[in-house]
Amino acid sequence: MTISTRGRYALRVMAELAEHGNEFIPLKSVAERQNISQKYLESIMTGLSKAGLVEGAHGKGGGYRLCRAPEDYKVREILEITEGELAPVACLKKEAPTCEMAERCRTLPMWRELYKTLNDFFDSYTVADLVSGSEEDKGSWII
Amino acid sequence: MTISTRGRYALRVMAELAEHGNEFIPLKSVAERQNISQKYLESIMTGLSKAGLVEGAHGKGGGYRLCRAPEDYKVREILEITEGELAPVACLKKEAPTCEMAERCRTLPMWRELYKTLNDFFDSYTVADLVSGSEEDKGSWII
DNA sequence: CTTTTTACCTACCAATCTGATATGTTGGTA
DNA sequence: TACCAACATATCAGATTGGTAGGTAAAAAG
Repeated sequence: MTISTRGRYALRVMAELAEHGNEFIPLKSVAERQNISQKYLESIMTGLSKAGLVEGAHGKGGGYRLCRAPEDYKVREILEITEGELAPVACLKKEAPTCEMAERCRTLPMWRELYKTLNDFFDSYTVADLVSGSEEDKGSWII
Repeated sequence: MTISTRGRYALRVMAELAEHGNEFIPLKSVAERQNISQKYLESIMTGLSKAGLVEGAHGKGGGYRLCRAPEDYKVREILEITEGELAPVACLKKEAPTCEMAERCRTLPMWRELYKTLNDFFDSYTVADLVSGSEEDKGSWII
């Protein structure tokens, strides 16, 4: 029942790109700041680039930047690209063979409800929320 | 982001035990009805037995039965025994080393919120709900 | 045109988890 | 004594996780 590092790192990079506006940010600097393997990050960002969430630029002054405004990226979209479907049980995945016990399964209704809860949760967060959320936290002890 | 078969099977067995009241039910019959490997079920039920959720009886007429009323088993309790902690990210687990980036982590607040959402969700379901839920479903198409 | 910088591509790998199977032993019932 | 069923322990194939290694392609700077 865990989100792997792929999805977690992807969100952290997206948040960092959001903070830098329109600039291209090289992964080298992100990897150093966040203490993540650069090569591993590359494999994650390639997926986001192919999906059209970020734009990559080669050469000096290159790197990655967002294609949309931070508030237009739902966390769910990013996680689905990096982690695959967020179905909490195997039998709810699209590629799963239809279970012949589905109609008399005592737990399936609960799993469906959980799936909905998860999707709603991740739809309610955007990349902009990630950035501003932690900014608020920074100052929250000052009253 | 999935619950494994261990937790799912455990819930289905608990629901079946609940339906049979005070009787001891042998795993052989459960395994046949639910089309699950009996030996695999044994390893799952041993954990629940050690944790005091079910009572096992040897010999003919033996099997497993619940120790409490079905409405006194929260789904969360059963899942935590079979699956371990339900923390959605590794860094929220108790045994995890405290992350030195925690204070400036842009995503941690969201994960904490998700953890709470999951715990609330699984606290809101009991074994009694699993049983009665599917009973309702059975009749729901008759109006 | 060469060097540097960066994304992008392909292959591999060790460790761990998943979902079992196999082979018993212990304890209780008929 | 025969049988049944929980309980115990070892093993295992396949997938997933979290990377590493070693390159190619494109763009900018000199």
